Amino acid sequence: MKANYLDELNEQQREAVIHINGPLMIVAGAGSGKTKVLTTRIAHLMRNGVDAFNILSLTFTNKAAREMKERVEKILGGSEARNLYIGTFHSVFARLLRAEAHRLGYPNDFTIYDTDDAKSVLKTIINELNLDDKHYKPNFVYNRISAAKNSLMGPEEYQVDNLVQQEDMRANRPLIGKIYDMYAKRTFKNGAMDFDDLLFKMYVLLKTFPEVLHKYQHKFKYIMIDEYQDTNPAQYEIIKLLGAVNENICVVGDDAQSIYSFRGATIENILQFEKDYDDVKVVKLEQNYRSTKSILNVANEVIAHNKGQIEKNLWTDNTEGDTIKLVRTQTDNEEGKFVADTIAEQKLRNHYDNRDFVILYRTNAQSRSFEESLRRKAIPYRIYGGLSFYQRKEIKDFVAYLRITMNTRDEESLKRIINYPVRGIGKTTIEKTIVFSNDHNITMWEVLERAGEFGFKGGTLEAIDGFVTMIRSFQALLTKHNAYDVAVMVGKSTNIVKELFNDKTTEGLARYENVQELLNSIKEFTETPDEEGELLDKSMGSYLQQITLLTDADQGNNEDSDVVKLMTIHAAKGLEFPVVFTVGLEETLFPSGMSINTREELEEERRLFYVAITRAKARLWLTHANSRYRFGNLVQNEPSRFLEEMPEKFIDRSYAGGGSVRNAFGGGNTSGWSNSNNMFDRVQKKTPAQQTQSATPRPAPKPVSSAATTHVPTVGFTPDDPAGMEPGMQVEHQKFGFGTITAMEGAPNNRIATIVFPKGGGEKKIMLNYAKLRIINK
DNA sequence: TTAGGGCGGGATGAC
DNA sequence: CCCGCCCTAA
Repeated sequence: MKANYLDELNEQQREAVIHINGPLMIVAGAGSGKTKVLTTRIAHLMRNGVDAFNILSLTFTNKAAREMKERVEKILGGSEARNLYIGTFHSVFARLLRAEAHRLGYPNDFTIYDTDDAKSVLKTIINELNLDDKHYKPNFVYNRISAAKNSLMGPEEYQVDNLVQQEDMRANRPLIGKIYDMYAKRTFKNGAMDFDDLLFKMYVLLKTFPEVLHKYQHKFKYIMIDEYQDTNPAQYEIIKLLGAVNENICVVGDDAQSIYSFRGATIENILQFEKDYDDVKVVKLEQNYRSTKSILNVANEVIAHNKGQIEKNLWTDNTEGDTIKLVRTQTDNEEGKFVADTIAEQKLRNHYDNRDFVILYRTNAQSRSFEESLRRKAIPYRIYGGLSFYQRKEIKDFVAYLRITMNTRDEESLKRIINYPVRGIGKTTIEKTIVFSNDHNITMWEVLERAGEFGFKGGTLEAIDGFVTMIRSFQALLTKHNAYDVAVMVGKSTNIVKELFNDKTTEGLARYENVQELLNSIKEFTETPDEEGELLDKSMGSYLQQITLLTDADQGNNEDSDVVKLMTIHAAKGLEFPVVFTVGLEETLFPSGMSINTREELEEERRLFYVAITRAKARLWLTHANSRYRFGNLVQNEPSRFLEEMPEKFIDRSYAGGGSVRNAFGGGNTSGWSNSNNMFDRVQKKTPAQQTQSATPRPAPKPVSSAATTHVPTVGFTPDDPAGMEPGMQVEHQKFGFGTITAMEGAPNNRIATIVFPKGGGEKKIMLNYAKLRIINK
């Protein structure tokens, strides 16, 4: 261990680090060395005799957890750090629940439903209740339920709570409580927890089982929580329970950076911390080591427009630095082009690498214009967020097999793959299965296992039995093989990998590669030693649990690759970059049109802006466009109100024309980004009116329908039994006329013939069970 | 049973 | 523009 680790801290930082026992609140301004304090404090605790096994550290992202562990290891110079319990709230609780879930009636290998899974369950329930899902939008219902769970309100309470019921009445959606109740029962039946359950059920567990609470209270003698301003009531109560005996709770946060109220976070947690415990030690970290004076001054001035903050005075010793550049462009495309051009120019002029730049936006949908412009200039980039890897269809399909293998109660996964790849278990069969499972109060899987008893017959029964046998064969592998071997078997037996491999379209290729990447990630999981201290758990269950909780930002396997990064401001929390572009600073976009109706919402948008500004170390560009495409058509936007809240002194509004579009570099219009041709093209091409008024004549009727009128079936046309049809035969089709069978595919009970009709539109794929064909000769 | 086209309705953020 | 749903043809 480095002996001098305390010397590297300023006075306030040191004060925080050496406070070992009793509640501690660290108010850490942006860039004030918060992570350094947290990691040093952990090291200090350990140096003063605290066992690593007794320290719990909760972070906001898995990536932050990983970094923290590495930094502690560096200070300590040993391997003791691997025994620390560090992770996000969700991942830590998921692990604890994996050991305890049986007490609540869940399988320990419960499935974790992501947001999409949860909404899919909701949609099913809404349809079952014969409600209109346009009115009871799954998204809306999900948010209501999520909010309830985050304030520890179960379905029973929800349905009798006056305030909540009034809200639902006023929103004209009185049945949300009923849906919540069914949702809770359904997910329980499925052996599944959603993200909010990981907190809610953790709380229930600790409340219901004193011996469990006792166990963890004594295990986690020291608790540290990062980003405390973004915790919700459920997290708050859990921490209160866990910390009740020792009260060695250290929270770190910055009320000015609270940006997750939509997830139930309440700023009250940090504002009230001092009142929750006696003798709370409060330390304020006010020296910023990250940004230039210009940047920090602008940030301070902006956030001063909010009311009711913890008083603090963030300052810096850094140089004044460059002014903040404010840039206005005509369109979103030009905004993209401007940013790409500026990145290219800055790389030359100030010797930056790609990795020094980040583009921050309010919504994921804004990434497009930047992607295009960066690609055009051959600047490598990576987008964080948006559809995460594990949300892609092909990945979810594959993972569904793994999930159902681990937990046959998981109905969402079962429905996903029961007929993928096609095996002749169609909609009718699935619906029957659901009805039986509801009637007999058993799982769908149990119905399938006893399909014969429920009257399934013939080909359907065979298909079901085959499916059940296959899943059982995967389950049999679980005891003797690791997650990777099982996954490879799944890929082979189901034919998924082969099927994707044979799809030679661009998307098919990408899907194949994604599945390969999934397999690689499973392999990596099984081969790298577990850092989390506990038992080495390389099981499939452990793997599945962690991937659902992975953020896109956590997939930083090529962390040091030299690329420009694109992400939302939310995703940028905790990060810093030499050069920051904050884009789309327009009314209705930033601040979001959804968040301008109350002071609270607007203040959160402003804090978000504050977070964006304070990511920058040296240079900051703020851009906005006069108009941009939304829903496919051009809309005008006013500049963001936040732009008026900045001190003129540090702002350069003349940069790139100060409101008009002009090239800033080298005078000429050489790069062409201010040229509006691009937009004009787009309008011309994409306006529907242009297409309908096109001078070209109406397209000729489709060949299919013209063929239908030309062929007159032979007198007395009677279709033959398709069972006897084979490649090489001549056949007659009612509409397409005479043709030759050239190939045959599909399952025996659902064969698809490829037939060439010389006069009937060429090659066609015909499903023999439905099309009427007459055999001419063999 | 299922694939593909036409059509209407929809965008905040994310463990 | 993009996704999901419904309808129709095979």
